[in-house]
Amino acid sequence: MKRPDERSDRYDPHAIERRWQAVWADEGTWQVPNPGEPGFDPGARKSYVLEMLPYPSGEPHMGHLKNYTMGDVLAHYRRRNGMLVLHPMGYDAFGLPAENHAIKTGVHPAQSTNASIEEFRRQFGSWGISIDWRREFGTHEPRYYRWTQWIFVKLYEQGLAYRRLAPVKWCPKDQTVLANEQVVDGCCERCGTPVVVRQLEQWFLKITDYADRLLEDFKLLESWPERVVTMQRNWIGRSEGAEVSFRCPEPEIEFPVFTTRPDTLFGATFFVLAPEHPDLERLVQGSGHEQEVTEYVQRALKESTEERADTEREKTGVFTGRHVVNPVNGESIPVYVSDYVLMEYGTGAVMAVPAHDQRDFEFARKFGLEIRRVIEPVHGEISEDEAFVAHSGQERLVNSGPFTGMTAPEAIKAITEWLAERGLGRPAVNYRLRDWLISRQRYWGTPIPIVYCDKCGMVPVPEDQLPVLLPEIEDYAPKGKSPLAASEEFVNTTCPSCGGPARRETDTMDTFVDSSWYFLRYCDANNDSAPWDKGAVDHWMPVDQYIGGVEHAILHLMYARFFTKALADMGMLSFLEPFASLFTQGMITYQGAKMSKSKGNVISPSAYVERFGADTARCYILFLGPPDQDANWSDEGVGGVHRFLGRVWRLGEEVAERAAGRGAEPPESSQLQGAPLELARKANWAIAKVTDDIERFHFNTALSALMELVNDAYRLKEELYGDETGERALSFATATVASLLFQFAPHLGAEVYDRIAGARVWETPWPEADPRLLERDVMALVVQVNGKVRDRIEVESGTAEEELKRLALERPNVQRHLDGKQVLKEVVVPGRLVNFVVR
RNA sequence: GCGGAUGUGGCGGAAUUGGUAGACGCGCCGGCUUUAGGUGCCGGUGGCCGAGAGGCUGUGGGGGUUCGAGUCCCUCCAUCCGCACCA
Repeated sequence: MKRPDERSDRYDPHAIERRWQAVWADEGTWQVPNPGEPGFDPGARKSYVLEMLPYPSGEPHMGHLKNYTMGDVLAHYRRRNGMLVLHPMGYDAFGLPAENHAIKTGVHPAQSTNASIEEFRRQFGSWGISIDWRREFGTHEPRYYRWTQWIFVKLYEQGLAYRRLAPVKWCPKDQTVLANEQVVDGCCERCGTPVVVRQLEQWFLKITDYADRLLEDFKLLESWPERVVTMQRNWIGRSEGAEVSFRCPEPEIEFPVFTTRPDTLFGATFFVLAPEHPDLERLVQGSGHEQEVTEYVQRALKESTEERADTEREKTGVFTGRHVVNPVNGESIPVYVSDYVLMEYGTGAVMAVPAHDQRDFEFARKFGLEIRRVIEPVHGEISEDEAFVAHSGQERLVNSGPFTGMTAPEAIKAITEWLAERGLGRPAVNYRLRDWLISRQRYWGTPIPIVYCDKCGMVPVPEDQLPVLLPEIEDYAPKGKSPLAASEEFVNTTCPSCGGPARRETDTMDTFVDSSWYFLRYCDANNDSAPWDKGAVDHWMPVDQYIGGVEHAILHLMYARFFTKALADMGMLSFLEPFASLFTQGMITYQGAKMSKSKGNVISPSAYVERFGADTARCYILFLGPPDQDANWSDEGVGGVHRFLGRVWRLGEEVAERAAGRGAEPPESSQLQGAPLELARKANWAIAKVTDDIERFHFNTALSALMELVNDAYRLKEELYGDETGERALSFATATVASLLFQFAPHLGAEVYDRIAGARVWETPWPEADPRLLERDVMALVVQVNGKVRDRIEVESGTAEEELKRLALERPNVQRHLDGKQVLKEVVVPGRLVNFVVR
């Protein structure tokens, strides 16, 4: 007697998957030519389908499976719709985790990274992802980072990369600076250590030059999630207002402030400087308040970013003993120093209007300062809270000299003009966005290609001397300066300009620089005379569909947009936005929680691929739910999808035997009736449904549609065998299942299609539903009384309204509910329902 | 505090424009596969009442618009995410 696992009719995913993977690898099936290369079809539409490149650490996780499966579905779907599809893969290989691992274990980051890349590559292969592997690279390879350095030099030449002494966020644990974007709640995004502020000479990229265009060009995007756009918009934080000058007569210092509310200028009753304000010391000198101010500043600077950011705590501050003049009324107002004013926003100084600003109000109340209301509603009273927020046409100025009586919006304009005419202010726009700090005092990154020469100063490394290779070093442990500084032969070099002795920059670049242009390199990955050929990039770009996690909503996506614009401005690209459409996927959780090593609930795709096969793992992760939402992986659930694929396989085997040679062509639709018609209809319904669902990223419902089709095939198949038309319908339906399933479960789809049609499904155009089979000749008419369903009738499609009403009234259950009542209204929705409104 | 999202059976989820709520899957219950199955096939499965026909009820709570609301409007609650002393 045969044990179940020995049965010959058992779905064996591993044999099937191995077989088709070998075909695709041998034939290079998913390679796509560039313009001018053999096989390139200038008439075909292009589509660039890209998933965010993985950071290779350990082995791939469930998020990767989801990400690359989604992309693969689209890539296949678009290929079969006649498009030339670019679907590449690479690795974001530089970065701190590999380096920290190296410090712990002594294994060189290159070694662990490469081992991980090999594992990623192997698993992507085992998942059957359709990649053009000729375009693969890691960002840590000199043949790649050579061009990262090249781009840096170009940015430098444009004045978009610059070096300056700046207060920077420093992570004491990682011993490196962080970009503003990498500081979360005052802590290092990576390790959670509270960050401190340090003054350092650092490299910045001038992303602020592009703030307006980063906002403006959202309109060029085809399809981005609204919330990602909103997040970026908030991050850039553009606000319009005015810059207004407050002058201190003694000592003579000008203090410009930024305000969005110039209409409240007459309500400014005091003035506040940030503790870090550079003019503070000079201001206080000789005021008699030096000691209190110094003490306060010392205390404020010692506090962590976290503590200072707490909005709940009471306002603190001290009087400086100085006054500044309010330019609109010449009034002298006292100057305070307080930590609620931030040096990094605006000018580090604010005019305080306690009647119309919550924070100023709190400060004024604590220090007993005047609160002067200058805005009042046109109608009615305004509560204290409301006074802080809105300024609309519904409010008018009071106590505001010549501007009294104007509405708030009018006054904003008038006061700003008045100031500008007198050289006391001007309209101004302010941003929350800061320049991008890219220096990292770490080893495992792209060296910054700059040389310091005593004679020539800062000299960028010329193109023919790139790449500046990352040297082999003994000790990469962080010491507060870059480990590269310890390598004498790296640091000491000759000046590219004068040939004299010079020293290299020893910082490396933030890894986000590496990933800000990788999508361009895929277009021409093996070019060793340029970062890319413009023709190739202009052909493939922009990415038509980008897919990745929301966690990159701000950082990566904004940096990549910035790079694209900067490179386009240099004439190197002919488009302004890198990613036309963006899809952000939800997280995969396990046991209801985010997977993490500390929780011990990490599961790996490879375990499921080994047990059930890649097709099951791929389908299950998509069947789990809508892909933009978080979804919980459950071990019971996988079994259900695996059973479904087993059913597909057995159906394929059985049909290939019992309806041999019937092929994939649909039977002539005009002759169909009964079971063959029903199944042919279902198959056409599935074609339409799956097509639509893929377009809408509703992969879960596409798979349910296929399950329904398979269920119907099982239910009807015994009836269909032995009859020419029946067998053709069954064979067609089964081939359709395989064809539609191929995108999700490529191996099984290819196998079953091959068994039935003797053809390669990926070379078969995407099927189109036969419109004649999408129409129903009978439909279920719902009969309602007062909106409640009382019966359902099978009626012929196209039955006239009067006839529908007549048929509905005949039904006994409808009669019962109408009995003795007066019909007030009859609602007929053709093709759907009849509703009698009675009393 | 501001902004955004989500809330539907025991569970994951379905329901393009307002028109049969619960597709599909998991789980559970039952039947068949002349013996066993962590196999396969078939059927049932929101709750309550009822022998049945059928009835009542039901999409986080409350209210509204409509012949008809998971879907639209108002309001409240809960959970999650982003930003947060941004002048």
